[in-house]
Amino acid sequence: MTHRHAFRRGRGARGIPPRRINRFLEPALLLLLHHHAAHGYALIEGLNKLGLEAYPADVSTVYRVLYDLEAAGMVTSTHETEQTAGPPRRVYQLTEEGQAYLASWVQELEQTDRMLHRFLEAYQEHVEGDAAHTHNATQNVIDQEGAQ
Amino acid sequence: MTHRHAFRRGRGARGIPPRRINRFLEPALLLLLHHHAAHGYALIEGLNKLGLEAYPADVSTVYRVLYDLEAAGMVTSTHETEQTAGPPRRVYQLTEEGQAYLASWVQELEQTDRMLHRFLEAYQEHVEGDAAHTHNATQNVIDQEGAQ
DNA sequence: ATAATCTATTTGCATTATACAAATAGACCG
DNA sequence: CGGTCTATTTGTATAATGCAAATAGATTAT
Repeated sequence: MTHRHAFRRGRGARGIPPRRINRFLEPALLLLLHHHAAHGYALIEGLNKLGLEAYPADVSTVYRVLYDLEAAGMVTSTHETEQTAGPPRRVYQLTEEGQAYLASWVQELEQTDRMLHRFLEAYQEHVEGDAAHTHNATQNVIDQEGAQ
Repeated sequence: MTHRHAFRRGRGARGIPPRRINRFLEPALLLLLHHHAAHGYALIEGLNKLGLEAYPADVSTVYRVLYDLEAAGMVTSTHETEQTAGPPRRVYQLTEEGQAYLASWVQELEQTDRMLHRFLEAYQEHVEGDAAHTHNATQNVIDQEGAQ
């Protein structure tokens, strides 16, 4: 069997609310870096201020995304020279290419947003706009007919 | 190295626009089944009518999601008795539990929607609302200061 | 001095989500 | 009988991502 285990809560890409958009951390970090350069630890806190409190970010994921963004030339990094209360910070800086990439992300997310709205509207029209029918005794019959 | 290959286009959960919400196919199929019972092949076409044309569904994914939903008791299935122009169809029917599950999905998606809006608004305010600063020569200095 | 603690980054690993491809299968048509 | 259409199923590769722990420097308390 090649099936996923339905509704299982293990590790990995799990479905904890709110439902995530794939790789959303990427544009979120890029936007924060558009404000100003920053190191990973600060970015993790910055995510909350972006209004993503309900979207707790995993540290390892953040650092890996930053690593990948750098490998792709979307950001550059330098080790901070001044003393810190810990190991040297790696400060990330958005590149021109990264800005363009963020813009393309936004365009795609606007599409995602429209799609989400169509779905939610369809739900409200069909389900909430017709609350009675949910427990209507004839529903099963209608459904059978609908199956063509 | 445990790093992803950035921006690679192989198989798997890839980033093709519009950016997907994790497991979005699940609520989409549940909503279609709320309209009326249907078999997999018809549901694939139904997704387009839901306004998800830009969200082409992979057949195997659809069937696997249906299988998992049944295993979880969210839908039931029966083999269609009447003759078809192919192998017997498996017709899926939404259960009461499935309806409740769809409702919980919608609540989570509304959260996702709010989060997406906060992000898009933040982008517009910061980036589009201040187009000049993108190519401002002093930007790098400001960024450095911002890195605390 | 050294153990605990904080800040900060990195690495290992397990698991889910999902796309591409092909196999399977019944019915019908030429 | 081979091709084609409808329809479902299975194999497989890989990306995305969370949990946990290792690493490490600096500061503070014992």
